[in-house]
Amino acid sequence: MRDSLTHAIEDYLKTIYDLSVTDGRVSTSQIAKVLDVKPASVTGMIQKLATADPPLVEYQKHYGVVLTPAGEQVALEIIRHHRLLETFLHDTLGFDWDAIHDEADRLEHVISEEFEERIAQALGDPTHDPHGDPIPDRDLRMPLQATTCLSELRPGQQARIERVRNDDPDLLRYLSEHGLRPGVAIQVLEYSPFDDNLCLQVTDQPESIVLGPRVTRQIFVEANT
Amino acid sequence: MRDSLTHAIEDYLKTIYDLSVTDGRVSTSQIAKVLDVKPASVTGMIQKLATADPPLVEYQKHYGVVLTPAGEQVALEIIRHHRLLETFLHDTLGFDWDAIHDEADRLEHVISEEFEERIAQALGDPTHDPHGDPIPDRDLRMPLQATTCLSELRPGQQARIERVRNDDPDLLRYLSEHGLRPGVAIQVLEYSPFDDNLCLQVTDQPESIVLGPRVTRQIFVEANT
DNA sequence: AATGTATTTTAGGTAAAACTAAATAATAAA
DNA sequence: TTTATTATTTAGTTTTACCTAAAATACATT
Repeated sequence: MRDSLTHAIEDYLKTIYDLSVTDGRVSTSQIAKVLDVKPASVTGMIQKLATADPPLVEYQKHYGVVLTPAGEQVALEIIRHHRLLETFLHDTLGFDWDAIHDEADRLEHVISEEFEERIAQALGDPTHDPHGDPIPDRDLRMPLQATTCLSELRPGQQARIERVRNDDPDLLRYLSEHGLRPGVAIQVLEYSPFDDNLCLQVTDQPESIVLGPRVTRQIFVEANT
Repeated sequence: MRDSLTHAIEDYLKTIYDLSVTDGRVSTSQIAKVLDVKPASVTGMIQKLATADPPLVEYQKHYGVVLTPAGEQVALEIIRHHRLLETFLHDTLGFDWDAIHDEADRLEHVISEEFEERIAQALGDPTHDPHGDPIPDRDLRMPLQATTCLSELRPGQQARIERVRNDDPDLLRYLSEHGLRPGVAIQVLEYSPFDDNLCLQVTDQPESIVLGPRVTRQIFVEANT
């Protein structure tokens, strides 16, 4: 049964999982936007997922979908594949952190459970990938994740970057060129209330950098109170 | 263009390459047997490959196909992927040698050039995979390969196993349980002319093992004259 | 020339996943 | 409440990428 799932189905489930973390019930058009297909196509796929055996989503017309336990299992399995692969590509094979997403997106659908298990062990069962995204454990439980958003910080506050929730290679390259990566300590220098820009500095580094809210809302931190 | 090739096309090209190494021009039914499809399906695919731009095979009705240089490039690229992956799975991740073929068969179609390059370097540019199959180098040139077949040896002769040209997990497990793997020194004890069985022994090991011609014809060796 | 074998053609089928266009339902505004 | 806007669904079509059965044809050999 697990093998009868197509790549497209796995991608839909993964997307629904991601969206439902923040938004609860997920709408057709949200999914359509992320997967870059027409809403009508999403409705078609959703109906397929809802009538699968076992059902992978719970679907109410006009009110979007929620994953069933079975659907969530599949989504978490794929997410575990994806994030373990990203970690492996980065830590073991030396890929840059902006190059791992696309590669993992292709590999995640074809690796066996044995492959998954062996890289997990080789990496020492990591709990987070190079972007700071949490990796579900063997039993598909999600580790706790940073909940404070960089956009909430104000001048004077210090924090450690925990997670960059974005896969755009250009943004990732830009951030790491300025030393902004998970694990790095930062402090906020200025805040512009009109555009929500933050000016910040990597602790003990001379340069400062200004980031807009579209970026700072994607970065999660552990604040030093 | 390279990306527009489907997995099926890549599998056909790989198969044609393998068959043409021993048989020159390759017939429709040979391909059908290996890929487990009907001959009619092969004709269809061959015509597609022959009319591709650039053409990937040179096709003459009723006389089978030969790869064009472009087709051979693709085949060698996939074979390089496959054999590098097998080596990586075995040497780096610790897969048993009978478990690597199926995994590599799925991965070979989706890894990037960067992935290929990085595992090649991590492995030190290997020239042969765990079965002793030659790995095309970066410029897709095939290394020399052992040419003496184990089935040609006779009692008294000694040799080193170079290659096991077979992917059946059961056979591979059977062979390695008896110590028969590439690199191992053996000597032939007996030969039965009626059934072409060979009785042989791993040098300095007590046990002996009898192998039939269907097996010994798949094993290539370097004879100690 | 006849026969058996291999190959090709034809015509058609399937499966997955996408699309368009029109209809409908839900939501927000007047 | 009526209307307008937006979102969603339905229904039917299209595309892609294969595969197959059956009939027709070509080849090789006697």
